[in-house]
Amino acid sequence: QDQNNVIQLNATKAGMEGLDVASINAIINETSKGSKFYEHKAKQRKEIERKIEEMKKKIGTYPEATVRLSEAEMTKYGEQLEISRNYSRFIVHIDMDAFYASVEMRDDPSLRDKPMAVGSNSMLSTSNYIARRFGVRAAMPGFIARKLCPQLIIVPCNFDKYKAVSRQVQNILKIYDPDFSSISLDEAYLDITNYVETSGKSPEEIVQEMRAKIFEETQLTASAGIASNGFLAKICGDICKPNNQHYLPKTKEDEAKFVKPLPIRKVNGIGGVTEQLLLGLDIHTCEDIWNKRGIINLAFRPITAQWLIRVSKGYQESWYGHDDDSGRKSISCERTLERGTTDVNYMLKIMEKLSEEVASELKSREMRCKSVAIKTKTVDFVLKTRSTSVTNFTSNGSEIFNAAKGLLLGYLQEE
DNA sequence: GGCCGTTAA
DNA sequence: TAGTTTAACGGCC
Repeated sequence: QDQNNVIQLNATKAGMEGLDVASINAIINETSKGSKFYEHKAKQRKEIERKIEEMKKKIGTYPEATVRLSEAEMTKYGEQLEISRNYSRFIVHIDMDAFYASVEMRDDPSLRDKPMAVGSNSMLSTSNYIARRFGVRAAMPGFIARKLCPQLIIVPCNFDKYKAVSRQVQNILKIYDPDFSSISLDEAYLDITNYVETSGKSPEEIVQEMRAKIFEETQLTASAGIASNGFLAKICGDICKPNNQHYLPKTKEDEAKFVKPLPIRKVNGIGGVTEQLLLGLDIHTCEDIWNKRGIINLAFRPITAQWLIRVSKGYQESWYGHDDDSGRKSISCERTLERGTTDVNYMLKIMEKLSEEVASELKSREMRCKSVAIKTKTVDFVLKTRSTSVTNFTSNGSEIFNAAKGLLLGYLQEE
């Protein structure tokens, strides 16, 4: 019914359960129609549809025996997973509820009973739970949000404030796991196994205490999930939000029962495109992934297929993110210029500033770079990157700018 | 090594 | 009228 709407609201976020997505999509698309952004989305959509058809066609060419063999291979992979499965850790995913919005509501009580969001007319970072009932969410432009909710109050970002609160929260987290891994200002993974052992308290008690301390210190609520791995912990926290926690017992049976009915979109790493591809194979839940493992193994590359199998079993360890810069691979900054900017000298001026910013970030971390890349976006939202290696490692702003300038001029030269 | 697409917050 | 920013990863050539 909603299929002909080019732009689709992602309503998988906490607080958006049971929304009339079709009506919301109608408003979003009505507002967007005729814009370059809409045209771009339409193109993307077509491309995904093409991909789905291509994939289905490919699958159809495989003989039955091939599918059976492929399934047997994945079955074996699944069995090996079960053998190596590790139930020894207590992993916690903790996430501040509607973080930026909650900070603003805390500091201005008049906002507390009103739909509000943090960001600008062009882009929102977060919305409070009242606004979510209107379909207003993060990553939505403010002007679209106002169509969905005319009473919406939009508060500008106070980034430094959120950073300070984040530091307060992290100081609490490190009591429980000094090596916790922060994903962003409002989200972190902890391994509390050692703390469970040394304190003699239960994981649930510990997380209660952690959240209480956060509230005491910041007047803000957090939600948390506790499970045998980060993948499950994150979903546990997500489904019980806000101001709540969920513990998933560490048994094969409990985890299977939890993971099987999950819609694929709840999986970290499955976004809009992969969701469409999987739906094209009639895969809606994590259980479907396992049941269709033979086809998945034929439709995707081995790395992706195996990842999906691990997901379907609820056994996915890794998350990336860091509390220091040890694993960092790139540093960048970017700026969107006013629509229709054509003045090359102006672009170069901006690029020089960006180069200096990157250089100063590098210096402050005592790092140097070997590769310089630029990213461009045209008025019709076409993104391109151009990159080059520099001869010597550098953290010098003008050296970086020189490389970037060459790339930009080269790009503008292309026809 | 260079570029694209996907994802996430 | 208007649609961000930063970072990582896999696929492909």
